[in-house]
Amino acid sequence: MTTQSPAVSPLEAHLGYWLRFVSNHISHAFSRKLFARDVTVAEWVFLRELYERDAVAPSELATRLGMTRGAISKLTDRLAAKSLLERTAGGNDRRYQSLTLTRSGRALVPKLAQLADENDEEFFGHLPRTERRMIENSMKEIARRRDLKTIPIE
Amino acid sequence: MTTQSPAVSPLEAHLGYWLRFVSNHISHAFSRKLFARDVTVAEWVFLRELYERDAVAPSELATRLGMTRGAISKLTDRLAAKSLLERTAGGNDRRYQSLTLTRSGRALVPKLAQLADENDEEFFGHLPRTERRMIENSMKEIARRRDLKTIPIE
DNA sequence: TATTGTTATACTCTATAACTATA
DNA sequence: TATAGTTATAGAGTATAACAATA
Repeated sequence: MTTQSPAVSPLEAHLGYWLRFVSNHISHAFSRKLFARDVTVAEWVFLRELYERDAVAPSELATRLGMTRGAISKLTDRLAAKSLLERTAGGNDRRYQSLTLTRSGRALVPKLAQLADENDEEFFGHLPRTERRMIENSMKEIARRRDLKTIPIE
Repeated sequence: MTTQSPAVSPLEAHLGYWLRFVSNHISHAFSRKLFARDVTVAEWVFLRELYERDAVAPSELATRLGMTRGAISKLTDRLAAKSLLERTAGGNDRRYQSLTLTRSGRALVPKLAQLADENDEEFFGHLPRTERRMIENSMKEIARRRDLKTIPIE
């Protein structure tokens, strides 16, 4: 040993380490799949949200996704440049915009969702259903206890 | 409903979603704790690795942490500027450097490790030991099956 | 020629804050 | 004055690639 050191818990002693380890690999694998469709993970979450509830104002999306309005603005630029969504002037209050998926944007989401399904299956498909459900319930319980709200992007 | 759409699996249908959701919150909580010590998560992993095996070459660290040599170089700059580590000219092969923790760097690591312990306890402390071990084993099994190697930073 | 470490560039995300148009 | 959206700036990551020094 080169230096005398007090005992310190190793990185691998933490459950958070293992969660992050696996979670990051899953996200990267997913982002590689999305790359073939020229979409980032943040863009996927954005598109999926618009698919669910169309004609949303940027500020509402910012709240829902836990991002700043500036970040939403930049994401909107990129997605509009790819012709996946459109900005529309709002209704009565002319400060508000309305974000809507284009036809091609709407057509893309189910394909991306399938990539998400495949990715999940790749990593968890071998686990027994009960074990998967147990892990999912543990995560939901942590989210509930700590009152976690915003959707994770990274 | 504003638009007719084919059924698409929601984000929350994926176990990967919940893992990322919780994992990102855990990391952010940890990074807020580290912030009080003026250290980022990437710097923590870096310091923890040097604590374990001192006098490592940057290129070896890059391999071990799954980062590029450029990224290691930048991190080394920052940590050296904080006087937490030192670059030393190598031995026979003068291309190699040797990275070593300073006295203050070595003194800091146990304090950061305690923050990591506290963070893990905050999020998982309420779970029964058997459940914690089960999740940890599931994650390790996924890492083993998929041959995952690099340490996660984000 | 190959390798080590540095540097430059570009990209995606983060955050804060200034700015405009509108209410 | 407050709010919606844009823009600018800075920082922490990622990646690729060029480069000097050394082997």
